[in-house]
Amino acid sequence: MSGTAFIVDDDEAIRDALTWLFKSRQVACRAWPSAESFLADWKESMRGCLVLDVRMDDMSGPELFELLAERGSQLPVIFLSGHGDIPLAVAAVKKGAYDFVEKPFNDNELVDRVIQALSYDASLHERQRGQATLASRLAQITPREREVMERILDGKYNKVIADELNIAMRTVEVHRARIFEKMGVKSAVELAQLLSSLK
Amino acid sequence: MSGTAFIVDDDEAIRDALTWLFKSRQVACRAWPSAESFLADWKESMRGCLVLDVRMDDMSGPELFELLAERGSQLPVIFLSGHGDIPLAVAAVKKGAYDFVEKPFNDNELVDRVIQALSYDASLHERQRGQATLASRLAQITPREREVMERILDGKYNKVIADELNIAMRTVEVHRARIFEKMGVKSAVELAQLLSSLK
DNA sequence: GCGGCAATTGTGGTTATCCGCAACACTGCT
DNA sequence: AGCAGTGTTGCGGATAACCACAATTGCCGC
Repeated sequence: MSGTAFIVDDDEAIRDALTWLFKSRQVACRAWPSAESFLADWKESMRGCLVLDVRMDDMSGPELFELLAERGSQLPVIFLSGHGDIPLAVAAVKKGAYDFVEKPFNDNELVDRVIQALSYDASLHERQRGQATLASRLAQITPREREVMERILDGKYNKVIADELNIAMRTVEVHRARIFEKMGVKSAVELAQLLSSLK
Repeated sequence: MSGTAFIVDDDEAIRDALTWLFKSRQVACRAWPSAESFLADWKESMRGCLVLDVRMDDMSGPELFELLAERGSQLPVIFLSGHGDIPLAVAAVKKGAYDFVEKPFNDNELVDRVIQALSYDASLHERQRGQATLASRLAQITPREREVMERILDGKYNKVIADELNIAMRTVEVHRARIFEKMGVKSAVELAQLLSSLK
């Protein structure tokens, strides 16, 4: 399996039990005793899923979840809750939590869901790679080229673009060619499709 | 408010209470005593939201929810549950339920959520209208034109398309022009953007 | 100041697209 | 048989896109 299960729970007994459980199923994992300590170690590049206790001292699970979301984390989160709070569970899932499991939980079921989440994160990672290369290509586009590009995507003729920007048609052609080159496409249609996946 | 709250509950007292509650807040509503009876009346064109009891005889709320989804309903669904079943709630929300409310519920809170759902459905309807006109335009495209269109969207030259389909370039040009006319665009770029919103 | 980069423009020629006009074959329906 | 719709093709010309070669201007950093 590609990712790691990140366990955050203030109960050492639970951390140990989960650690043992995951190891026994060949799922890599690592545990933290508090939301704050995990947040300190968190990095954008972490791949896997978060197994997060709802009720903890200081910062709660949902609070950590929101903080991570603000910082751009897309790590799938599985909440562990010990007190049947439906509004909390519904709110968490509506905000994008991957799953919500009641304690006491069935061991096998939990591991299965974690593995699902790891797989989900892996596919998410694939998508992000595509977006990243697209973004790096977009970053090479100069401001002037961007102006031309927008108009190309409106389906405007080079002549019209030239008029709007008060430049010669030849210049537009050059920009156009550079844009295609930098974006790795060879027609306006491909460019449109490439960018439509982002918007 | 544009839509109607569709109440499905086998408890007459609840149906009456909800009906009275919604009327008092100027929310149009209508009630059914069972999933089957609602299903019999359901039509694609119904706009509003579904307020659905989880536990009912014969067909349960979640079962009705899934059936409706299979039939293409996108009606937002608010579940009413009387027995704190977290896995059920989480499963429902993950499957796209709009909300999940525990009984006994706070009257104002429920109405607020219903109004939210009605508003959501209205915006959903807007989006669907765009998709509908697009679909009706696509329906006018003949099979042969569709073959040409796919290749246009691959950014291929008319000449290449002609070779692939073993027809003259002129024919491709004619198809191309018809496609643009029927789809209401005037360039391949616009066509690509129009269709990318669908895929 | 020199090199690099972005932006600009020109010339001239090749290739593609876009269109009006005209025509023919095939299918299905009346 | 006649009509409508679809698919097909040709001719010729107008318009636009694409491209290699060549060159100028202005800004920024070393």
